[in-house]
Amino acid sequence: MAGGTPAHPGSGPAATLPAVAPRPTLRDVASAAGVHPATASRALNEATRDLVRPATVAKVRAVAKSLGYQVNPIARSLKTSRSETVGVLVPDLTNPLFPPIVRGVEDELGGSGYTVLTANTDNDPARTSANFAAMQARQVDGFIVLTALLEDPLMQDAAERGVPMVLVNRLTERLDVSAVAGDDASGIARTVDHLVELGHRDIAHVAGPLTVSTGVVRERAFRESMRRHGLRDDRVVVTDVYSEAAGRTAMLGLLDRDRPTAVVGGNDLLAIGCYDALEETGLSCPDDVSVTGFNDMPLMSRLRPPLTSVRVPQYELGVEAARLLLDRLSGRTVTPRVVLLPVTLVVRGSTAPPPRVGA
Amino acid sequence: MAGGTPAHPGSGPAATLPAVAPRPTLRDVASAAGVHPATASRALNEATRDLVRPATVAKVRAVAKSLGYQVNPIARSLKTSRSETVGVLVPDLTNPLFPPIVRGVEDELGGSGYTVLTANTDNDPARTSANFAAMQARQVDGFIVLTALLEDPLMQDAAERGVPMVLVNRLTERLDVSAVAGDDASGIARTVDHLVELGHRDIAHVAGPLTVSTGVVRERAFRESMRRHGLRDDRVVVTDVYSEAAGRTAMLGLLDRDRPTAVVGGNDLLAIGCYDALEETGLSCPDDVSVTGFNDMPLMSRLRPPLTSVRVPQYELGVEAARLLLDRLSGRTVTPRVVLLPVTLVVRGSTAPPPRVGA
DNA sequence: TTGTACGCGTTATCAA
DNA sequence: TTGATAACGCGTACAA
Repeated sequence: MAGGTPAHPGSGPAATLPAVAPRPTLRDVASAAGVHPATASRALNEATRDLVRPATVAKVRAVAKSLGYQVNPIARSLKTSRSETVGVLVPDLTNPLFPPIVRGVEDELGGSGYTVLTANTDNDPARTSANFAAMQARQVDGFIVLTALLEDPLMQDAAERGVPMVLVNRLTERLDVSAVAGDDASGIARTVDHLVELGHRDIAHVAGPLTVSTGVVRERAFRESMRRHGLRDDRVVVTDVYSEAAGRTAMLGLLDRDRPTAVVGGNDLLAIGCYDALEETGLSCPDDVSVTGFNDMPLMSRLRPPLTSVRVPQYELGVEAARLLLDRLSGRTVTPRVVLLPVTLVVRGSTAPPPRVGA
Repeated sequence: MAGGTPAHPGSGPAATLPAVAPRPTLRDVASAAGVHPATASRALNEATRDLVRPATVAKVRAVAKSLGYQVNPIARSLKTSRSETVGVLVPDLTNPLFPPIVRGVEDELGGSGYTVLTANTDNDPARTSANFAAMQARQVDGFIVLTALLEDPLMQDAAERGVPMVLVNRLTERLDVSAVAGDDASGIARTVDHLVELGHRDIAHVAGPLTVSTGVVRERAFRESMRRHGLRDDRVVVTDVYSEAAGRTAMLGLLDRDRPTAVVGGNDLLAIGCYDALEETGLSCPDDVSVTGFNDMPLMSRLRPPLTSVRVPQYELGVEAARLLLDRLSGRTVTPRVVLLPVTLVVRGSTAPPPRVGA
């Protein structure tokens, strides 16, 4: 309705568009079916239809169908203070890591009639709070949180108040909420095993930020795996952000001192940064240094050399998160659960036996 | 609220959680400020605040802030029959092409207080219709459509009825709606120019599906560009889907007959498929055949060889689409506009002069 | 400039 | 089994 405030339908000049037929309301259905609106409501609602005589149900539903009636979710939400809507907080949709997860969430929730609200937080506290609040205002029934920042007071508070919430890829001991993540520790362990089997002894780790749980978990797993093999566990460089630039810088630092024969990247981007550093230094991967990644993003098999990485079932992560939330929303489950999905090491061309000593 | 229906606040046993403080309503603010709810409403609303004495406005706003009042968008929507919500229909969030666009849309709309509903259609008619209907039911104020299928009867109908709608990357002559896209024709023209400058004369095109506008536009632009250079314009293979597999198959077909010295891919995935075909056939890119892509997806610079491709300003596409929609929603603009954003050819290692004849 | 009164479309509660 | 009534929280003609 561009501009203008038509006083009454049809009162304008004939030039106006063929007056958009206003959607029929519950009352329209009710009167057309010769019943009270309340009865129509009950007949139309799955949960209450057995309060109504089957014949009436049939009639109401028939009329509703013929009129093309659809409930107005807004009005319903106002009354029920639920919205059949779920908020998804994602740091940045542009990061290839997240779309599959979000897609999984949408597919699973959509199947149950839920609609998904997405917002990008950039891991920025202000944006996180603002989006979270906006979603709460819209009466979302629950949250799926991919965002790293668990410190957000609003979220903390909401979690404690029992707002349904599932964390993805972000574990936390402090919050008593459900979470789903890939089994990062095992992914790192397998990576280290693989490198050791190839003959590597001097293995370093370019770790992600220790402010997020993936960074912490993977770093800890690296150290443990190395110790398990009786190897030095202290060759770790911690970055402050998962990015190619950070990976490059970290790798250059490693190459400066006595260089390792293999590097376990905290994720694929860091690994790509390692590629850059090696290329700049005139070293070859995997001939001089083996490199591994984590997540196995799209196109990792197309890099030169193809990147050995840990494949995380991202789509399934999203699906599983949605399931946990649905369980919670339906009241079936109340106690938080933590689900770890298995990961697999995908071996490609970036890992090879270490160069022969003195060669 | 797990179970339980507290009759009155505080009536339950002390065991219940510290009674979630119910969000303050307009009435709470009003009574705390000593004014009538209607006055509070006017004071809080930008559009009506000048109907209220400045002092009163100040008081109300102060009280609202101190109480942490936020309007209930649901109640407002019920009254205004707008939802401050926009639906985004995207084929598949998992396709690297789309996240930047969606991100742009969200950033721009979010800045104006709109919330974004996303749904994946997989370019499937049924899913498209279903999602479109669901969003309409939720009273979205408008749509941003990245989906290829323009034949959807619901969408056609909605467009004709004047439902605010902006198409991204999908042009159409049949529908009178706003659209924004990259200037594909010029992108292809520049690509062909580049190849001709390198010395290529025998250039083929692996075209995307002609059921979507990008496929059509790029194919047409290819032919025109070739004719402009006085070259054969009929070396075109049309694929039925934008995928690596389709690109590979198409390329194998081209190599079967007398092979071209350069191939213009309909998009990056098709180009990658061409890489595959060349590798299988023992040919080298760019030594034997040059290859180009379209879109310049992330990591294209990391392929071997790095892919020459046309960079499309995807994020800006999303931003611009959101702007068009906002203009429409605010009633500022009523006539549909079509915006073409400039694209740039990014030359990388996959294009080189053609092999010397008889070499 | 502010207050009154009503309705947006639905569902919950009570009464019949 | 159904009907009547109120209420969710807000915006807005209209009256004061």
